[in-house]
This record gives sequence, C-alpha cells and structure tokens, in this order.
Amino acid sequence: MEPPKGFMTVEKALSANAKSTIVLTDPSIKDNEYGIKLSFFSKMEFQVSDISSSDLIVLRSVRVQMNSNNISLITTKSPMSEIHILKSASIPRDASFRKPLQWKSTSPSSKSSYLLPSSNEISYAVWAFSKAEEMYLPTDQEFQEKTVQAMNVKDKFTLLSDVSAGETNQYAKYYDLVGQVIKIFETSHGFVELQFSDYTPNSHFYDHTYEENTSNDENHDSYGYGNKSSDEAEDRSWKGPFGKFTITITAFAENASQARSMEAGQWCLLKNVRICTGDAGTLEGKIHSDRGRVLIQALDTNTEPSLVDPRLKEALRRKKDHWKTFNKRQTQKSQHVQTTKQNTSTSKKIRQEAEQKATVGLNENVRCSYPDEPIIGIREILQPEKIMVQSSGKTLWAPFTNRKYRANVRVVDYFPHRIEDFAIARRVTEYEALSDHSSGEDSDDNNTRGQGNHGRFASKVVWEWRFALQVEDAQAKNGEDRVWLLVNNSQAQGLLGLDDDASNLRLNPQLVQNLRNQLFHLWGDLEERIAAGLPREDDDIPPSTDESFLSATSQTRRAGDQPDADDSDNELDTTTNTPLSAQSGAATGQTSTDPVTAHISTNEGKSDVAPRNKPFTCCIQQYGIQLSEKDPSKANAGNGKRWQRIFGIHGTTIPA
DNA sequence: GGTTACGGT
Repeated sequence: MEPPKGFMTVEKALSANAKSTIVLTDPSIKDNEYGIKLSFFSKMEFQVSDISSSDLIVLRSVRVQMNSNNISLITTKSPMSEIHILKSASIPRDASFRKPLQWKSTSPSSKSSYLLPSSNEISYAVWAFSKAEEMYLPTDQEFQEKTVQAMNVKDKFTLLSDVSAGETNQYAKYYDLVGQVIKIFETSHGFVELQFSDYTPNSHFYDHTYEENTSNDENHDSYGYGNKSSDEAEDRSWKGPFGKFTITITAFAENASQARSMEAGQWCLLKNVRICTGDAGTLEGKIHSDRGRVLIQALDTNTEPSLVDPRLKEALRRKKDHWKTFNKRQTQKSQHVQTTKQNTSTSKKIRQEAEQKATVGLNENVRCSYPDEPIIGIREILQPEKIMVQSSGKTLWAPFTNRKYRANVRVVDYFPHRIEDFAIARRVTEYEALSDHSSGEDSDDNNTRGQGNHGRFASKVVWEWRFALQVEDAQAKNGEDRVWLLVNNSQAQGLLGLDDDASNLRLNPQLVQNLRNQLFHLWGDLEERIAAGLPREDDDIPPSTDESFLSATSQTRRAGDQPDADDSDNELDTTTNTPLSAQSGAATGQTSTDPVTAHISTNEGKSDVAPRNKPFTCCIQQYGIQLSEKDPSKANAGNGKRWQRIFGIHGTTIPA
C-alpha cells in the first residue's frame, strides 16, 4: 500500500462475526471523502474493541483488493500481515518523542518477521496527527456509537431454502443471498432477470425437471421476450440444477446494469433481495434500486481459499454434492454399467540384450540441489520405514514417509512413451476453493453419459507438464533397484529449464524439439531406443486438436476409461490432474487417476532397454497420496482410500 | 440499514 505511507488513523468500525472492517483515513484524504476500508479477522488479530477513534495504525503486508470499483485492504496469512496500533493518547505530539511507544501489535507466528514502526514512520505519524483537525475524525462517543451499531447488524443472509414471502407482497421480506447466476435474461423493459440458485431446494420454486428439459425446451420463459439473438437453442435449454432449486430474480436500474455485466456461472452476493409471490404462486425476487447502491456483488472462487467467503464455500459444496447425487441417480436409471476396461497391458516389447557397461563418471549436464545430502542407494530409498503407533505401542511399516534424498541414477524408461504427451490439459474449476477438493473430481462428476456439461460454466483450461521417469541406481546390476519418479508441472519447469510453459505439444513441434534436446542431455539416446519399439503413431491415438481438448472429456474418453459417476471422489494428491486428453498407453488399474500416477503406482516392471546413458545425481522426494481402494482390508487411509507411496523428482535441473 | 414496501410479462 503506497500512498498513505503505511499508516492511517481509525475513523469508525463495523463488525461482523469473524471479519471486522474499520475505515482508515490520513491527511491525503480530502474533506468529506470517505477513507479506505481495512478488513481483518478477529481470530488472529484485533478485536474492534481494541480500537477507537483517532488511533494510529501501521500496516504491513496487507492485500489491496478491488471490489466493484472500490479499493480496500484486507489482511492475509501469507505473507502474514502486521497491524500495529498506537492509542491516540500515546501518539507523540512532537518529533522529540522517547521510545518505547506503547504499540499493540498482531502476533505473527515467527517473531523474526515482526517489525515495529520505524522512527521515520513515527515522525510521519506525528506530523499527520498534527493534521487531525482537517481529517474530520469522529469523536470517541460517535465512534463508540457507530461501533455498537455495527455490531448489531442483523444478518439478513438466508439460504434459498429458508426464504419466504411476507403476508402479502406489500409486506415482502428482504434477504441477502449467496449463490450462482444460472442464466441472465435481458428484458425489453430495461431490467434484467437472473435465474439464481444456491443449491438449496425450496418447495415454492419452479420445478425445472430433467425430463421436461430433454423433451421440450423452455418451460418457464413462456413470455418469449427474453431471448438472446445468438445461439438461441443453447441459451434456452436448461442445464440444471434440476428440481426446485432456482429462483427468478429481477434487477432494476443500477442493479440491472450490474446484473448485465455478469456472466452465467458467476457466483455472487445479492443484497436486500425482496422476496414476493409471483403470478404462478412461485417465489420470486426483486432487487430494487437503492439510491445508487450496488446490491449485486461478484464473488471470486478462484482465489486464496482462506479469502473465499464461507457462505460461498458452503454453496460450492452443495453444488458439488448436488451434481454427484444427480449423476448417481442418472447412472442408476440407465442401469447398464459399462465395465469395459481398456487393455491395460503396456504392450511394448523391446527385447534387447542387457548389456551392463560400468559407466564411469557422472553426467555433468544435470544439476541437483541439496549438496549436503549424502548420496544413498535406491534400494535404501525404497525401504519402508517403521512407525510407532502411540496408542498401542506397536510398530508398523509406514505406508509412506515424507523424505528427501539424493541418489546417483540413470533413466531407463519414461512415461508416457511419446514425449508429445508429456503435457496434459486440465480444467481449473471453481471447486478448487474447497479445501478438500482434489483436482480430477470435477471433470468426472459432471460428465455423465452424454448429458453435457450440467452445472458447469466456462472454465479455464491449463496445460501442465506431467510425466514420469523410471530410474535405476547407478550401481545396479541386472536391472534391479529401479524406481518411478513423478515429474509434476513445477518440478518439470525446474528440470527442463525451458523458456516456454507447457502447452499442447501436438500443436507445438518447436517446443517438442526443445524438450527433446533437453531430455537428450538427461538420458542420451533412450528415446530413440524406446521409440523403436512403439507402434506407429496413427495406430493408437489420433493427434489432438484444440477442439478435441476443449470439448474434452466426452470426446476423447471412451466408455470404460472413466469411473462411474458415483466413483468420482477419488482423492488425488494436489498436483494430480485429470487430463482432458487420453495419454497413450495409459496402464490404469486405478480408474480416475491420471495416467501418469496410475502408471507409476501399478507398474513395478522393468524396462527392457538396457541403460547406456550416464548416471546423474538426482534429488528425490517421497510422499503419499490417497487412491480409491475397493478392498476394505487395503484401505489404510480410511474412507475407501489407500495410501500410495510416490517418489518424485525435485530440485534437479538440466541447464540449457 | 430499512414502520424499505417498488418499476413487469
């Protein structure tokens, strides 16, 4: 925060449960202009009662945010914001002050990051305080009154399930709602209609049945005024939520403009929605103009999870469950469950005489961090560790241990077997705001049997590196002491050192060439030797186009590739992606895991290519992920999940 | 923040 030099004085306070907002001002704010709002969280920081009018406040590392054209400040955990408050009575009146001053500061977890205001800052404060007269600060009494008022805010927030109309429409009730814009209709009368849902049902809502939708479109919009010219069929079909989950809300005047600026799929907070009964007896909402106040606020799902409104998180959770349940029902209805599995054998047959040549010297092309870590053997790395179970005193084998190592290894195999498949596409979904969401879920649970993208609105597609290297200990004999190392996007960026980020490699031959060059430094002629044993490209998968990636799952996946809808809650590690494209040769015993994870967690087999490349020093890390497990005796992570030990590459680079 | 009370097919 630059302009006010990192400190301001308190003007008035507002408080809600967890989040408090105070308004700050300084001499740069003219006359009757409003100051700037700072939001902070009572749990870790101050209580509103710690603050009174004219106190001095010094802020560090607060985030500047922009909400509907208003700038405001909010504290963050990382980096940990600092708040230092000096009661107005303790503010020095001239520059010749004596330290120490009675600061009341937030308590950051690490004392080291704690930085009390400097002499310069205090001198500025002294000067600013001398201007207090010009800042129209409230008196202590006014401030206290405001504070009390602010604490008494009646929370009008309500779930749609719980809204009702008043006795008559003349005495309708007002509510705040958090939910998703399902559709937007422009009317010819200058106001805008929103179809809005928070994924709670209300028996007085219009029933959007799935059957109705599939037979004849547009049931509720019988007036025929609100259609958009473009792609009418698309606009008119109802893609859910099905059932009584959606209310029509009409926005007038400035709120109509605000509604117009929204897109279908936008999550938002609607304030002061007047709920009344419509002609057909169904409930509907109105957002009336209110002296220019904007009552529709967009909410961001794609931000730091701790900053996502908890009411929004709850709604996302309900939406996720809603579609899961819906898909489960549809699956049960359509009674046939395909269990066709792809042939999982990685039918590469490269038989070469294993010619073990003792290679001397390490590959100097590859650099590895953590020079102080000792070099240890792969056999030792693979050894499970024992853990003591506190309660019983028993000793067990740990399913995995979080560790980092260094080892001298050479690459003997890689996956996928075409380096054009070393990058995958995945959707960034709104559910990533949910702390327990693992990527990979969303792609599955909305994608059922030709029902289209129910409940899904435009989402971003990102490309990420994702591949695995099978390495063998430099000292290994007879093809033993091998391990698969996962290379996720960030590790691949470090390893490959390419200027470009991952993209669709099938459309980017130059990037493939750069990738190939770097890999050559790592593994020599391994690619040529493995590629020699692969079927021709056009025998198995068609080259992908952007269209096929973006229309995604339904086109490139065949029946049986993906889990059933009710099997969609596999937890993957946070770096695991469900790819939109089928990677070649996905040996998946694990349905719904991405092919690379599936391959390395099931394929213990030995590559048949004899290593000829030089060994290099590699940093390896071990960690655990959870995979779906049908056999309860193996589900050691609980909840139908088992732990899978994963080894990954890290901190290793191939310089250009 | 509301003895807000209202706009149309």
